[in-house]
Formats: sequence, C-alpha cells, structure tokens
Amino acid sequence: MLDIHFIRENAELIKAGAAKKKIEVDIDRLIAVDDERRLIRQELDTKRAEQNRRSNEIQVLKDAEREKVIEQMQHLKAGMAEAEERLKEVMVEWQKLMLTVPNIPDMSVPDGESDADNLEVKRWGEQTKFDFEPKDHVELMTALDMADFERGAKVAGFRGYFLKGDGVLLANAVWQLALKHFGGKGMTLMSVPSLVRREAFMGTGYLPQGEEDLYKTQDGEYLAGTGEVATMGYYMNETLDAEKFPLKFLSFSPCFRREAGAHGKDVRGLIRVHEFFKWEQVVLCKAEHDESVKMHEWLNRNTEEFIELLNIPYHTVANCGGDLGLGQVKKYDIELWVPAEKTYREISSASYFHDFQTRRLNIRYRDTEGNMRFPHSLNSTAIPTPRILVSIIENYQQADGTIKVPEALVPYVGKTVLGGAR
RNA sequence: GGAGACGUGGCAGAGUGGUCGAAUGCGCUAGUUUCGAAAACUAGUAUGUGGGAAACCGCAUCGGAGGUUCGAAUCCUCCCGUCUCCGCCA
Repeated sequence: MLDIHFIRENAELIKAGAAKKKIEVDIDRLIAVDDERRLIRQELDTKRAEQNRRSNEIQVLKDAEREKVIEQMQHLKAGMAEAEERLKEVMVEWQKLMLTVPNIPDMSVPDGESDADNLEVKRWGEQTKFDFEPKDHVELMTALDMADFERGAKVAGFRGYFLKGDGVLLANAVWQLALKHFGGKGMTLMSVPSLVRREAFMGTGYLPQGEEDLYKTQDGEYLAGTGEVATMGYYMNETLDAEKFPLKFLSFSPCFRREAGAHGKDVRGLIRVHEFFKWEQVVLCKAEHDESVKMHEWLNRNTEEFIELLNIPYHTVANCGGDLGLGQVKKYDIELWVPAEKTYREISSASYFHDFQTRRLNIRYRDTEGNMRFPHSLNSTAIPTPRILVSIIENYQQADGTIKVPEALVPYVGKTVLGGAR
C-alpha cells in the first residue's frame, strides 16, 4: 500500500509505474473517492465536536433544560448516523482501490511484458557439456530410486512426488550447507508457520488479488507459498527499535502453491510442485532507498555465492516491469542451467518493496528525528528444495547414470557419488 | 471439545456511565544541582488524522468489529488473543 498523500501528489508517476508493470489501476477514481472521504470526515468531525461540547453541558444542566438539550442532541445524532453511513460506503471502495495501487518500479527495471523480456545482468560458469546424451532429472532420479513420481501422483495427485533414499540425503545436505552459508551472515534463524491467517497475506501483498493461488483451510487460514508471509507477519502491528536495523532473518518453511493457471506448464518432475521446502531471506531496514538497494544486492549476492559453492552454471536477470508483483520495486531472479531443457530455470527471486509491505502490515519504527516511519522490507529465496535438485542432478550426471556429489555437499551427503558403486 | 478468568500508554498498574487520552510508579528526554556522575528536584514524554507559518486547536483511538446511550475504557453482542481447570491427542 502506498501513502494516500503520496498518491495524490504523484498520480502521474503512479500511473506510469502501473503501465510499466502492466497492472490496471484507476487512480483518478481513487482520488475522487478520497475527495469524498475527506469531505465526509470533515463534516463528521464538526458534528462530533458539537456533540462532545453539548454532552459536557448536559452534565451540569437540570430537569426541563436538560431534557430539551437531550432532545436536540437526538436530531444531531440522526444527522451523524447518516454521514457515518455515507462514510462507510465510501471507505469500502476506498480500501478496495487502495489495495490495487501498485508500488512504483525502479528506473533501472527493464521494460517488458513477461519473463521472456527479463534482462540478463550476469552470467556465471560454462553451460555444462557432456560427451554423452544427458538425461533429465526425472529419469535419473527414478533410475537411482531417489524419487518416485508415479506413486507421488497416486498418493498426492498431480505434481505429487516422493523423495527417497539418496534424494532425501541430497535435499538434506542442501539444507545443511544453506544453514552454514547463509547462517554465517548474521541472519536470525527461524522456522516459521506455513498455516497463516489472512492478515499477513494482505500485508505482504499476496491477498486480496491472489486468492486463487492459495490453498485455504476450512478454518479460514491459508497455506503460505513462502516463508516470507509468516516472517513479515512476525512484527505486524509493532513498533521496532531502529537501533537493531537491519533485521535479517533466514526462515525455513514448507511452501504450498496451487499453481492455478499453470496446468500445462512443467508437468513433469521437480520444477513445479504443489509442496516444497524453502529457506528464505527476509530483511527489514531503515526507510531509505539506498539502504534498500544495498540490502537487495546483498541478498541476491548471498544466493549467487551459494550457487557458486555448488558450482552450477547460472545467470541473473533483472525482471522486467510486466514480471513484477504489485508491491515490488525491483526484482532479480537467479536461474540455473538445466541441461535437459537446455535453458536456465529460476531458482531464486530477490525483491525489495520500500515501505509497501510494512505500511500494510503496520510495522513501524522511530527515526532519529523522532518521527514514526515504516521500515523498508526485502526478501529473497535462499534455497528451495527439491527444485534445486533438478540442476544439481542434471549438471552432475555421469555417463553411467550416477550423480557426482558437488564438493561442497560431500561432507553432508557422506559420499562422493549417488547411485552405482560407493 | 467443556468450564472459568482476563486483555488499559515503552513497562507495571488504577479507573466499572460524564470534566478520562486516561491516576500513580518505573522507564525515557531536557533542565537545576555537581569538578563529573549518582541521588534529589522541576518540566516534558502515545498514535493517527484535519486545520494552521507556528503556537495551538478539532476529531478518532483503552485487543478488533458492531450495538445501547445526549455521553462508553466502563454496559451488551460477536470475533481475536492470553491464562487456569477438565477432557482428548502427541
């Protein structure tokens, strides 16, 4: 959510930003509704002032005089009720419109419609070459009994999967290494809820517009698609101590995604699944653009470093306007080389939001001048499993169908090769 | 799942229909005092919003939403949360 004052003063800027993001929003209507809101508020304030004044008079009045004033007050009250009713209606539309106003993308965000228009800003490593015909991870993992997709679908339905044996070992090794790598950067480790109430989804910007992408329980909670939701909700409605900024978290959680509207996409394997696990980096910092930019680069670099530890070829893209979410100012995706598809696939997403989320979540702090401010928030994937396994397994496959264990993972896997002779 | 108690400012804690945005204490900030500090004393110390150059003034907020009343922190309803006991489960 943006500040209504800011919206009023920068209507054209916001319209241009929305256009860049390919998001439809009616700013003119919002301003008209806000005009109305202000008028009714002023009218009500005046009436309430009179009510307060006269209520105080009533205390000291006696008998007939008192009865007379009380009767007059009843008329005033009727007028107020009418104005309150109008305000209520206006506020319903006002709230609804406010939630649709997107954050303004950064100048450096490339123009474009979809992920196809994202701009490569970095490329690391050589695309893996094989002197044999490389297999895809489904074939490799199934052959080595590291995963079972058929029974996954039988038990869990479409996109269901079981990890087994060395598959579990490898996933666990990735978590261990992630804990060591990211945990060594001063982040507070957290294990966060996935079953989360509506407020935190509204606050982070996943609701109200993303209802169809979320699983919902019969008790009204939703299953989070990322640990970001609970981690950001952690400080909801609180005033933070700026001395401790930047607050840095490394959150682990199961993640659930309905993938509504993606039915034809990535129907095989571990690229797109309904449930997975993710380590997520979350940052709250001072409300300064430069600070956000600095933290954004840091978060993204942390993940790049991790991929470099695994020695997997990747590139980093700056997401184009059309590929940005409602609240995002700028986003980098890190994409890993997937040999079977001969393309890079997204593994990580690092975004910053300025105060878009904290304003919705009502997370504040007091700056050095003593003013209440909404801090800036950022988040970035640290590492998701099992998707990361796709790139590890396909890039590290050997001619005999076994998988070489990336050096950095060997201590955690406990062997150097998966499958075949040990 | 059953029964009960409770939710007030940064914290503790008063307040059960009127002058209460809220006593008191602690904390915090500034000043006096001091060579300096402590102590003591004095003053200040919530947030949002509208108006105003400012001083300041209006309105709203006592877990959240609604209701009763001329008037609600206080009464009523629902929701959320915390605690205690019982039951159930791990």
